[in-house]
Amino acid sequence: MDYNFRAIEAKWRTFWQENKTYKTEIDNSKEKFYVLDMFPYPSGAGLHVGHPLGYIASDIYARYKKHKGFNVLHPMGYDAFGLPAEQYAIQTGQHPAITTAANLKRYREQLDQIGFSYDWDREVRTSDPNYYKWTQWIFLQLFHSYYNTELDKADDIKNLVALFEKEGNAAAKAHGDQETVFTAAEWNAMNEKEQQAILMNYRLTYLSDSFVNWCPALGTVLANDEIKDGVSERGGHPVERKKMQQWSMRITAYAERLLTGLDQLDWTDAIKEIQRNWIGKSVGALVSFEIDQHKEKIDVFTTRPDTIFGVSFMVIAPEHELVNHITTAEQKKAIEAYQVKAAARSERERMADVKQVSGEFTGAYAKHPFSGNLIPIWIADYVLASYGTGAVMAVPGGDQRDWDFAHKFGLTIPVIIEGQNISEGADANKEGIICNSDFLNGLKVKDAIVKAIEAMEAKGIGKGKTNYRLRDAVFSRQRYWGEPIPIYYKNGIATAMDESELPLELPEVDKYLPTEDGEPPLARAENWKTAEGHPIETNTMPGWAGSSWYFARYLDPNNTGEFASQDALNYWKNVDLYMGGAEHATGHLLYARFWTKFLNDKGFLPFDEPFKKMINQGMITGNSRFIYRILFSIDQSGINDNDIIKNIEFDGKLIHISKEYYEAWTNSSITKPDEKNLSEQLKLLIKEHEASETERLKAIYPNFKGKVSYWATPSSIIKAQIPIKHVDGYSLNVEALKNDKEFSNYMNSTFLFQNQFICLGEIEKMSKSKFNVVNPDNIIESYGADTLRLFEMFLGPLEQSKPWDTDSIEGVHRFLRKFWRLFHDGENNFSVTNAEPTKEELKVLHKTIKKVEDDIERFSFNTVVSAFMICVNELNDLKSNNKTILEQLVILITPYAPHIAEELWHKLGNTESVTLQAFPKFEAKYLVESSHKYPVSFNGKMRFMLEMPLDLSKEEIEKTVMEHEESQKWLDGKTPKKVIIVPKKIVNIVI
RNA sequence: GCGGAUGUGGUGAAAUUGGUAGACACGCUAGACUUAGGAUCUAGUGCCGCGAGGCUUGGGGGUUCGAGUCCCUUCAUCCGCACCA
Repeated sequence: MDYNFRAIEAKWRTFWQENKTYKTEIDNSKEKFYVLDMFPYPSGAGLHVGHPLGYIASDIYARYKKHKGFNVLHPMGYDAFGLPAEQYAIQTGQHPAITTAANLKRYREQLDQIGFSYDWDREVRTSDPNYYKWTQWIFLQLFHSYYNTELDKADDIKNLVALFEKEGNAAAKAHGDQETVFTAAEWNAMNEKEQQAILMNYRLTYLSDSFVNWCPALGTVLANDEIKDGVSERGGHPVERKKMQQWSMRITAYAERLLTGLDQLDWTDAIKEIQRNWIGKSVGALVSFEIDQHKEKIDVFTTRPDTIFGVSFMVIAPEHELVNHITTAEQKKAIEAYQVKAAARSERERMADVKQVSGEFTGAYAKHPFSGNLIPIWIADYVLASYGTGAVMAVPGGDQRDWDFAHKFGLTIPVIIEGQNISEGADANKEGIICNSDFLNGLKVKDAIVKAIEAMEAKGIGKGKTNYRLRDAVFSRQRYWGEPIPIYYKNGIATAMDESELPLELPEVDKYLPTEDGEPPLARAENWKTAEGHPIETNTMPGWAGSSWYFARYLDPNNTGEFASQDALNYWKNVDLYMGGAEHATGHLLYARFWTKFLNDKGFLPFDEPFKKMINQGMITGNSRFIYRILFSIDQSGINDNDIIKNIEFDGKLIHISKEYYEAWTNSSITKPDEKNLSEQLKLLIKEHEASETERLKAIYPNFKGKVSYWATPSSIIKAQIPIKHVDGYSLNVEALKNDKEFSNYMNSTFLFQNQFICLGEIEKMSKSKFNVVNPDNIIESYGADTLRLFEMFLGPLEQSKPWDTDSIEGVHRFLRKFWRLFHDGENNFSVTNAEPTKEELKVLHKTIKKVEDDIERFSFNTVVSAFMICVNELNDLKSNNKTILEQLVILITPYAPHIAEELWHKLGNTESVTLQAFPKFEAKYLVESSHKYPVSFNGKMRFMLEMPLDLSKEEIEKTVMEHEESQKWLDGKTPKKVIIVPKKIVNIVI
């Protein structure tokens, strides 16, 4: 073999490792550059081809910056705590630490194969006690802090306590949930428990009640995406909205700074926009409504206080704390039924489903703050308890959801904007003139908002307020595999551990499940108490805790005295280029910004944004394969007992049909199997199945009088996802699937097909659960890491998502071999010439230097690969093997294909690593042209090319063009109306 | 529902500031070399048309000498939505 990539890549990987080529130290003589990848969660499936996309791009950039003379920090580590390892532990009993260690080992092997320039001496793992010691330490800092709204930064909670002792909380400038006011005397009279409860309303991490998706059967809280159709994805158990005491992070204190800080960041507008929407700043008013015959009030936030006279009813969330209190006896039953129904629906469903309007009247009335009219109070699930105050003043004239609601329940829809037509729907127009609104009549919306707020403030019933959609982040997890929270309970009071007790290490437990009483797994740990015998917090931290500050740990990863030294922090500072997926827009990227701002407030970090520039690599989508499964139904006419239907489970005799059968079926209007077009074989199969299932049911349920039958339409055929590994193209290897132990339900399945079983193909997210993951290992085995690196970049623009398709990988591999052959003769002997490079050779080289440099700078990695290909093709055409040219070219290609570059660099007679060489200097003088080939257009359509010297004046160009015989042909005797000449660009003649 | 993207040949794509649409590859067709080819090389390849030529960047409209690029409108697909990380 001419280009022996296996030998070359193995050789240089060892060389780099032994020589610590990628080791990085502080070097004050050089400018720093910090390139960071979002670190991976090491899943059991290993690295798939989507991961390296971003890693390769950032590695190219890091290597490029190093060639450009920067001191580049480029570390890697692992987000090693997480749910999948815990799930696996629950299923197998294996400790998540063991699973995680095994996964890490595999990730490392895979990463090493690709030839990244990581400084592995800086690796971090969030599950390592030496690491999470500092995650816990940050938690304690947050616990000991509150947000001082006067200084507009975090401050020591002791300062707040001192203030309370002196003057109470009336004048306290602090962000918090404390609603009642107390004097210094009252504060000082409180016992410790009462004082601590009040401080919880100010601490930046605090205990409070939050709503969660509680699954009683699993004894745990579920994420939205673990819930499908209102039941748990695992096991199908019911899930309810439940209030639980949880740790939260007071990120809302930072809402405004998180919002304005975005302006300084070099991120895509899309991500910034997502964060702005997430923070959701809206300016409006908080209005209090009195409740008739009750002393409580309902607060609502509105962005349109000008519409106050358009309010004809109120809607509060079914979970609102006042619902049970104000509901009248007559309405009690209906309200309770509705609450149960609403609790069973996920927030997502409630938000998405606007077509089905539902709600229930509480029987209570609120008093309109200006008119005093009684307005009915309803509950409805389109109002979410967790958003705003959990209550809205309904203005059906101006809000479509309110309009739908009023329309359905026959509530009045007042007109409050002149000329408004609201017979068919609400009118949210903000341009009109207010009417039917007492003192607001005749005003424009903008002015009415101001006046309404003034009136509310004067009357003491409301005030102007800025609201944020952002909610405090729930921080407790009822899980095992996460950081323990360094809190213990002294007589029921949550108390911070001392820093000297960190790390609080994760204890051993007998099982990774919640206890029988529904307590988190840590409650199973023996002696989970402090030395004094106080119980320790049993919740753990969420996955995002460790990843909210890891970028800082890389700067000084082995420091035991502090999370990073000031020297390291001041030299490396924040991340200059952050590479990762856009899917973290509202999670990790917001939390990391929040912690950074906090640590900056406290003087621990010398910067207040973690990631200066960010590039979001697009997803590599996978190829999924599906087969069609026929669903059988039961003819219900013969059944009296509903329970039978619920309890019936069909046995393993699934029927699967290939694509052509499916299409034969759906393309006809046939709904019964006994009609034409369906093969006799399928008809027979279905009949047989009907009969055997009917017999089986009769045997199990003696009073079953019906039969299993096929009344089905094509919609009762479902798509079943099958692993791509058993499919060649679209043709399924039926035997392999049947024999796959992971898919035992296919063992007795019937497959109906002609010649070969054709599957349906779809492009979707590459994920283990979709069985469509492709690992990079076999690509590297067949083509080498350099080919993989070039190929992943060649696929298309980095930021766009694209399907994984290896068809064109040959072309990239062929390019590397062509590149190799530039340095070798026909017998694969190394052969270059020391002659002076020719003008043409220099032109090719410098054209390429410019293109490569410009494109890497603008993160257009795919076009660089094309530029290399063009360069090699052109040198090939010139039969060039000039050493001077090739030496420069080798450096140029090093960031993309470091192994082959290192090999050729050494063959050229060099001994130092190519990765340490200076980037070739572009010199414009080699590209100077004396003439330009002008495209000549008539009426904007290009007709012919004409080469003309660059020093011609516009007049001379026009003259030359008009005299040309092609021009005469297209002019066809007419006189041009206009001639447009753009020097060095185009000529356009308008006829 | 809200929010964010993306639509260009048979395929992945290029066109950086409004200036030659389809670079570079894959695939395909024909040929050369070869015992052989899933190696290598040469030529061709957006669509329609014998040709002159016409058409072409999801659809429709607009601005402009000139639009893939700017504006309006519409359709389709993908992604995220607070406990997956």
